[in-house]
Amino acid sequence: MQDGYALAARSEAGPDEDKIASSREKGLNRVLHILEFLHANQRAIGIGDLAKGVNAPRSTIYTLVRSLVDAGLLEMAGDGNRVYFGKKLYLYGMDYVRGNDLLRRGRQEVDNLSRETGETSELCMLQSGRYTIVHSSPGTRPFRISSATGLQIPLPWTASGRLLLAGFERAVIEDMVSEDDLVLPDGRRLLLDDFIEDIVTAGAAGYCVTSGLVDAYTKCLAAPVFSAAGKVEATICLVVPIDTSEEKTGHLIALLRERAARLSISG
Amino acid sequence: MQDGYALAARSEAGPDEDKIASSREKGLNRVLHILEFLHANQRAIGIGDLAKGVNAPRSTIYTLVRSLVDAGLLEMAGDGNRVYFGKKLYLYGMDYVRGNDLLRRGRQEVDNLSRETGETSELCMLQSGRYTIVHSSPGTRPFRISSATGLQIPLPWTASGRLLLAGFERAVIEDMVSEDDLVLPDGRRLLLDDFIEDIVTAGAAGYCVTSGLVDAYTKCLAAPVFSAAGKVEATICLVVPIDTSEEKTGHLIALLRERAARLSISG
DNA sequence: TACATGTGTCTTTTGTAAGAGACAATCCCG
DNA sequence: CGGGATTGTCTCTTACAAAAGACACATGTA
Repeated sequence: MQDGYALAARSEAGPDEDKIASSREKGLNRVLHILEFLHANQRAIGIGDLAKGVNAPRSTIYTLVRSLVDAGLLEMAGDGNRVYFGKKLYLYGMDYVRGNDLLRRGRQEVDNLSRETGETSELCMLQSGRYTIVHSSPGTRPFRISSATGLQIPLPWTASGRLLLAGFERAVIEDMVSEDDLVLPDGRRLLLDDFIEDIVTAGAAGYCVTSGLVDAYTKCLAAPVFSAAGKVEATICLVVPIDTSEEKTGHLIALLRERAARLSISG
Repeated sequence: MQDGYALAARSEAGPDEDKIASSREKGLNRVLHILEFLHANQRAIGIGDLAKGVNAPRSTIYTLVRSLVDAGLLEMAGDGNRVYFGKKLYLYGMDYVRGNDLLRRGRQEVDNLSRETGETSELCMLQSGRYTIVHSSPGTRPFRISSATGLQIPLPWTASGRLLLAGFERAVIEDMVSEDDLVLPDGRRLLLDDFIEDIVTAGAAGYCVTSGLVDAYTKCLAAPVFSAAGKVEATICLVVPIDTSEEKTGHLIALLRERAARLSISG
């Protein structure tokens, strides 16, 4: 709660579609909600609060949490009656990284980029229909943009979002993007048609730049990483001050595109 | 299956205690088994094989896998009908790292150690009563010992195992260590009493060295990391050639202990 | 002292999820 | 080709997990 994770609140809606976790929910779904809730809050939560947070009976959450703690997916946090993610989840996550060439190489490339350019660099992917920062490397500027790996942001707010949706049917895009997503943080409202046009041009150009969308001080440069099948599987992007010169921006875009292309060459 | 992950087979027994996943199992338990099974096999598995692997009805596994894939905990692997860990698990894993000072700093320290010494270095913890390599950094030797993060090895096979069990009741230790665990890879058999004596001396000394236990060519040096409460929460260890000189070994142990002590100072 | 709020563990009840099995559609190998 | 194995989807039944709710025990606070 300390430092403004306001965006995280966006990812509140649980799995599936149904917002209200009604009565007599399947145990597994409860668990999925619990995990999502912990992820959204980014800190250990008391079991009572957890029950409230996922809107489930206390007794149920007690039994489920016990199972999860026994299994190591959750751990009791320091003071005793709070839970948070456990070692097992970390291990499974590492398994995922190991089995996923793109992620492994992408993380490295992003780290390199931020070291070389000094700017914040991110690896982004679609995660069940939402834009997700999969890995980010802070850069060297004094006020670093919060490096919230796993943060989910509405697709229309970002340059990467435009690239990730390239090649999708209009209907699919409409489905992924809610009305709320089209409202920018500063209150401005995008038109769906404009957004879809952006997507088409971004896809054709092979890169995308957005200025002052998420906040007024930054520009976002992004380049697509393609899968073997030719689909956009991820993007790498740089977050730079909005007043970065045309020339430098052009240079960075070229760099970004080169690195993205290298990532696209599947191992 | 390609490169000898023979040890991984050790971690076969699922959660709880019961080896045989009998009929009418709780859905959540099935899921826990699925995750464990994937972790043990370290590769994408077909749904049919998965059902066989966790000894569950096909129809059940189909529905569970669908839920898990929808939730992003699992992903369909390349060719279409195999599943493996998904991005969500990676994100949760990163949340764990972020929320866990010891792990975050420990990983760094281990990376430093292996860079400085050129030897394989590992961060180890108890994970639901089993010894687990939480992070490892390969070192620069020609034949690198497999850097299998998440690998679980019987406690008696390792130096770290002796340190991690320091301070536990005899009964607890007996409970954690199965008969099989006392049989070394080369067929030799440890006596439980000898092992417990090792634990006591290791705990008193503040470090532990084992020679030729897991394999005939390596020595394992380990030092304990303490929690604020004074319990051994983790170990860092170095894997060096068994013929490393007394002098160098002593030097490395001193280094290891210093770093471990530094990690013990809670942030 | 009474009164509210939170926690952890029970027992009982009942709605439903896990399981058995049947099905068509592929796949694969002799 | 042809038959045995595998895959993905369906339906129906009942065993059992999720929920309700009562309990005992802490807290804090008027």
